[in-house]
Amino acid sequence: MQADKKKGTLSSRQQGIVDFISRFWLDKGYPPSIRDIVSGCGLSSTSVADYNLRILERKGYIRRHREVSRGIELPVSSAKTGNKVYVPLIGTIAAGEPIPVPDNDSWSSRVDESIEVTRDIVRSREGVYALKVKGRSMLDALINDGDIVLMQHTSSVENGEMAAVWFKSEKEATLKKFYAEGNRVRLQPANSQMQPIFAKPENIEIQGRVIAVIRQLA
Amino acid sequence: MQADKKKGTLSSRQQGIVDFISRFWLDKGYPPSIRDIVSGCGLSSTSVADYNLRILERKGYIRRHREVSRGIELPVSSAKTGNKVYVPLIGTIAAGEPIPVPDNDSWSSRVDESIEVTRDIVRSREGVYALKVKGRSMLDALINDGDIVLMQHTSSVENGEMAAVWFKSEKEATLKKFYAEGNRVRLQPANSQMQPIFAKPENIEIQGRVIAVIRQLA
DNA sequence: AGAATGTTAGAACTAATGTTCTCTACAGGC
DNA sequence: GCCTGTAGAGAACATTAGTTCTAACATTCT
Repeated sequence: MQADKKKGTLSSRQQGIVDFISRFWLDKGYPPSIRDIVSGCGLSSTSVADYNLRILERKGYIRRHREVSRGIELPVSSAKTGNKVYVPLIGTIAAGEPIPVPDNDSWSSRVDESIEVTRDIVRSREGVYALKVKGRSMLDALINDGDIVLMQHTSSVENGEMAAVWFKSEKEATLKKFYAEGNRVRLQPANSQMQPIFAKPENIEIQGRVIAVIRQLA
Repeated sequence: MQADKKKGTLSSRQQGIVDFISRFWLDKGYPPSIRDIVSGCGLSSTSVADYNLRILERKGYIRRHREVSRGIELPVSSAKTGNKVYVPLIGTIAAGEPIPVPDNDSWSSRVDESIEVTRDIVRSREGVYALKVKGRSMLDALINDGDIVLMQHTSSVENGEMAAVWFKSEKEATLKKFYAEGNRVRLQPANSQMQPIFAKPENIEIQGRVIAVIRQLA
């Protein structure tokens, strides 16, 4: 059982070490020392651990801080808190109700609660908030009652993006894919089997861009 | 500037230490040593740090692992990895393909990548994995091409739960709401406007329960 | 087979790091 | 004034933990 030489793959021993670091991490709350790895992975010597850690570092699976006790990071993996973001859940979206648009000041005051998401979903965007979907009026956008949509506040969107659109005259908001077409706007349900609707630009207002949908079932 | 004697409050020095640990944590990815705290907080001696750390530990602001280098946890604070879970993304699900069921051994070897989710989604469930949805065959379950479904491996589900169902004779997998009805099984699309389908229990196999759907749009 | 390379063992060495002991300073109560 | 509890300074000490060196063994290539 030898290590794969291919760039991205790891020998079973190296894979075991990465797994162990990860588990140790979650379990103890701090990184393992080399000797922890030795005993945890059944290695015979610290030099074996060091040898394999060097390889893991070279391949980018871990980052080491030399001369620092337990100075092992898992860049991809669990280590950092920095990967988590709190997104304020500021209300619900439902046909017939305006979307509560967050302004920067009263932002926190009107937060019902906040949801945690990992940073890879939000990325580095500003002005991200969450809405809970009420009712089934967005079924054609593949969004059901109770889903949570992560929104980014913006007043303009690119063609093809899913946006929260406010119809001024009807006083209704829905989520649709947005396409500007000359002097009209085409709003396409995400479900391609359904027909698009058209609107005049004067009658609509973009309230935000949908960046993710989270549906929790159980 | 004296320390507050009240149970829950901290002297400014102690508050500074907690803040520093937290910042160090986020910055470096591993806990600070006592000497890091000394220099980071402008203390004059390791004994001062130790003295205050003991107090912080007594008050529950940190947890220490004695005799272990950098063995400091921040239980309350954001620091811990514990709120985040790595879910292995073990493949795709598409009509006509078997769902790759993870067994505990080969688990790690077949992981394409893993996705981060916060623990409140996964809760404390075991055997959670993620699948990327390929194709539009699950549209009636409000799940589109490219969505990620979080699954929990199980062979039986409660009535009404969304489950990954494998049709033995058709060799197809889909996601449907599951209802056992006497000697037949009703499989209801999540979109209630669509008609349910019925199947014989012998012809289906439950491959897992859907616990969340994540759709990333931008 | 022989050389080159990858991997493992063991042990010694050194740096990093937690612990502890003594001394000093200060404030409040008797 | 004297005692006691809190807080801090400094240094010595003991462990923990990272590094490195050498030898051995396996695999692959020539």
